[in-house]
Formats: sequence, C-alpha cells, structure tokens
Amino acid sequence: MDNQEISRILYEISLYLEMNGVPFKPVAYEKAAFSIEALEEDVEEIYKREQLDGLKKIPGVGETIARRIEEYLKTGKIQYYENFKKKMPVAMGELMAVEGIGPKAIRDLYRYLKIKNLKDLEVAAKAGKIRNVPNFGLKTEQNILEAIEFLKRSKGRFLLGMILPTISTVYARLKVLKEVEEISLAGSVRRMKETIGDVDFLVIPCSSGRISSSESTKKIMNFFVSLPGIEKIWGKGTTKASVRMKEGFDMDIRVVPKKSYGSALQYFTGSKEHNIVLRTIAMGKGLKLNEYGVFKGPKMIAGETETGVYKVLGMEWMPPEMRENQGEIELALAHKIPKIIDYNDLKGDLHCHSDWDGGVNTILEIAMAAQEMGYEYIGISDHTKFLRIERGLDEKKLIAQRKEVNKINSQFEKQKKNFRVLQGCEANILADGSVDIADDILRQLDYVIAGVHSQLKMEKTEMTERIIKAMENPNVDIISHPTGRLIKRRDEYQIDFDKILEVAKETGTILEVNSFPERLDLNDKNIRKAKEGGVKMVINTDAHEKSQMRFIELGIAQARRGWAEKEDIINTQPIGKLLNFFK
DNA sequence: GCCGTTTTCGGCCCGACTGTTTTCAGTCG
Repeated sequence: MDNQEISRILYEISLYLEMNGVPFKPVAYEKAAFSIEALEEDVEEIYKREQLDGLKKIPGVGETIARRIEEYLKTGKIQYYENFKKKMPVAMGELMAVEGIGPKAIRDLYRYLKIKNLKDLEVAAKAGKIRNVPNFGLKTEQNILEAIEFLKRSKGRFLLGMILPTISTVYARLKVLKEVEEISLAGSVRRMKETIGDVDFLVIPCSSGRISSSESTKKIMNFFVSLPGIEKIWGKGTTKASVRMKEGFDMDIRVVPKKSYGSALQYFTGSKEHNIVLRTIAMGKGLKLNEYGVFKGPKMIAGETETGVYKVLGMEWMPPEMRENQGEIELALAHKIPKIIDYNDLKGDLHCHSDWDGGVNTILEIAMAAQEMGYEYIGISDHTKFLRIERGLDEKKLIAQRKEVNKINSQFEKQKKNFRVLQGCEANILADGSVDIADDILRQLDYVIAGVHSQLKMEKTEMTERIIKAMENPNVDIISHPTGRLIKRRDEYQIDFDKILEVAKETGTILEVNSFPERLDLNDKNIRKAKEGGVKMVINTDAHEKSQMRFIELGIAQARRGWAEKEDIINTQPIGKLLNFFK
C-alpha cells in the first residue's frame, strides 16, 4: 500500500533536484519512482524479507535510494524530502498538473510571488502579476489561465484506471464479510465512465440465523469506516456511510433491503439522464419508480432485481455501460439491445512495449504474462527511431528483433503451446504524413501501428491530411491513439474525425482503442461513430510494463460504452482470422 | 544517484516547440 506514496515522494524529490539544477540525480530519482510505482510486490514485503539488499534489486534503486526507502518504512518519512519541502512548501502535484508548468517555473513562481498551490497561481494570473516575473510574459500568463480552466473542467473527478485498484480491494474486503449477503458497485464506476466523481457501494445485509439485519448493518458500517486508506469520515448512519480516501475521492456505502435491491441498483447506477427518461416512461404507464421499487398505487410490483424493474417498464435489461440516454432506452423498449463485447472476449493485445525500446520487460516476460491472462497471441510494437527519448528502434534493430521473436515462437511450438508472439512496431507519423521506417522493413513485420507523437498542434486540415496519408500507406495497419487526447490534461488534436473514418473504411485501416487510463482513445463516442461507419477497431493497452497489460479492462469498458460488438473488434478473433485484417 | 559484454569510473538516450529573449531555457513527449 505504501508503494504509491514512496513513489510520489521520490518523484517530488526528483522535481526539487531539478529545480536546483542538480544534474543527473533527478533522472535517477524519477526512474526509481517509476520503477516502484510499477512494482507488483509491496516494498515493505521486500524489505521484511531481504532488507536493503532486496530493495537494491529494484531496478533504478541503489544504495542511497534504498536507504531512503528504509527510512520511510521505519519512520514514515524521508528527512531529505522534508528538508526540501520545508524550504519550498508547494503543492507539487497540483502545480505540475498545469500544462506548461514545470519544476523551474514552480521555483520562480514561489520565489517571486510565493505561489504555493493552484489557487495562488490562479489569483496571481488573474491579477496580472505573473507577466512581471522574470522570464515570464503576457503570453505565458494567458496560457496558465487557459491551462487552469482546462483543469477545472475536469475538477473533482478521478481517472477510473487510477482508483479502480483501490475500489476493487475495498469491494473484495466487503464481499467476504459474513454480514454481507449481496454487494455491488453502482454509479459511474459501474458504468465504467472514464472519470469518477465518487464511488457507491450497495449492500444487502445478512439476516439469516440469529443475526438481525440491523446488527449486520452496524457491523458492515463499522467495518467500512475503519478500512485502511481512509482520510476522513464524513458520516456514518444506519443506512449510509461516507468517507474520503487518501487519494482524494469519496466512497459511499448504502445498505438496502433485499426487496428493493434491484431498484436501488438501477437508481444509483444512473446515469441521471437515463433515470429521468425511465421515470417518465413509468409515469406514462401509471407507475411510480424510485430507489425502493416500482409501484402501482400502493402496491410494489418490481424492485428485487434490476431485470424485473426494466421488465415492468416494458424494457430489456441492458449493461450499465450503455445507460447514458444515448438511444439505449429506445432499443430496450424495442428489445433490440445489441450484444456488446464481453470482458473476456479478447484473444490478445497488439500494443505492448518491450525492453527493446526502453520498456521494462523482455519479450518473453510479456509473452508469459499474456499467457497467464489467457491470450492466444501478443503483439510487440515498440517505438521506432524518430522517438529517440523512447530509444525507438531503427531498421537494423527491427530486423534483429524479428529474429528474437522467431526464436521465442519456435520455443513455444516445441512446447506445443497454442500461443504466438507477433512483431509489429509503433512507427511515427511524421509531419508530412510519411512514416519513419523504410517500407521494405515495415513489410517484414506482422503488422504496423502508426501514431502521431510530434507536432501535435497542427491546424485541422493539415493534421487530418497527415493521418490520412499514413492510413493510405499500404504497410500501415493500425492507427494508435487516433485523437491524441489525454484526459484532464490535453484536448484532442484538431482532426476531421468523420473524414478519418471514411478513409479508414476505404483503406481497411484499423483504429485503436488505447486502454491507458489517461488516454482511452478512441473514446466511447468515437467508438460508436467508428462502429456505425463500419470501421474495425482493436483494443490495446500500450503497456510499457507487464502489469499495465491489466489496463485492457478499461479499453473493453470504453468499447462497451461505445456499444462495440465482438465483430467490430479485430482482437476478439483467433490468430488466423486476425491476420486477415492486416494489409 | 545508478549502472556496467565499450566502463567500478565516467557516462547519463534527443528533438521540436514556445516564449522569452537577442542566443536560450524550459517543457513536452
């Protein structure tokens, strides 16, 4: 549980060092922070078992950082960090989230204007004070204000992928309580929205045997408010408790009677817009719908199950991911809800980065992780040479990598494993729409992903043309993260998406649904457009570390929110059919 | 501060863009 916190502190140390212009150390601390964040095992466990030597085995952690981690585990803080923090007590995470603000800017803004947090920054920018700070100007001040506006638009919401692990842990703890008969997530988490306001749990207390339901309820509530990771208890009553987690989001738990469980689940799952229409439909039938049930006069005619609630309204049940009042209600009334893709429909992931381009894991490690996930194939698609920071592969290295992949595949064949590693790459679409790897090399790969990674601020027609040209390349099979958005941080590129869909259809180019928590690109709306336009998609993770392959759940959720069916997504297909989709 | 089939010392991935500047520093990917 401490990994995240240690990682955050190490990262902040790297920023403080960067501010002070210290060479090389910032990168060292940053690497260690990243490495610990990605760690599957608790550092505390490692330390208990192997002490300092164990810590030093973590990539990027040497003598000094191992000792700092030890200090944290023993005392709960790191003095080195506390000293920095005392000299410059700024809310680092908050300020760094502002696009265009980095450590040096934070340093100067604190030095000249004593800006400590986002609020201070906004006040100073609005008062026109920032333009007077040396090396800042009017334009920078305006950019800061725009960036703050952008942040505010997504304020108070958390990335689903970031908080899902915590939520799952809490869910699992509650589920095994003997006082809990039934439990479900509700709200935007159940709908798998990309960002989450707060988390809702619904629970039926157990009332069998000697335990009364009110006794169970009391125990459940006490257990809930004493969970680890809680920062503040907002309230605790007989039907509802509410807490604030350390990560900053709130969690509510509601205890509902068994006979109302379905209607409560329906009601608290939402969305609000979906529910408003449902209540109107109920009214039209002379019924009343609320969180306790569906009523005809005083008589309750449904409510124990969600399916039952929809049924008395003349509707088919539908997956929570569809409930946004985007046409699903009409389909449910007509009993024409599509059979959307399921969470275990995928047979492989075609976008994983290996240690060849600076990722963490070897191709073999990734392949083994893929097998554990039940995949039939895995696609290695490392960055190519234009992205030097990512140690992008050039033609020579791609050929060498091909040999390595062949070697691994023949091993699997010998072991009679029904599994195959595919070699792709994630090439760069350059400003003129060309791709940074020679055609004769691209042709030798199993498939080619191409993506935009530079000059993101192109004008709309130019950017659209650029991507179209890449799709027209006879070697480019997949466009990665097609709109380039970063949730809460950066808007999409300026593109004419309809035009892109047209050309994708014509050229048989596949668009990626990138599962990375802050990307989810294509998003739900674009997925639906692509599906309607007859464009095929692939759900990938873009994992740079094997634990990130689990992000696939988020991509599938997004596809479900976009009503994608199995046949819309190429990696639901076995390898033989999959390969047919590539040019 | 970390790391090692170019090294236990001496390296430490690069290029584009922006906004501030008169030649560059900070930020981003």
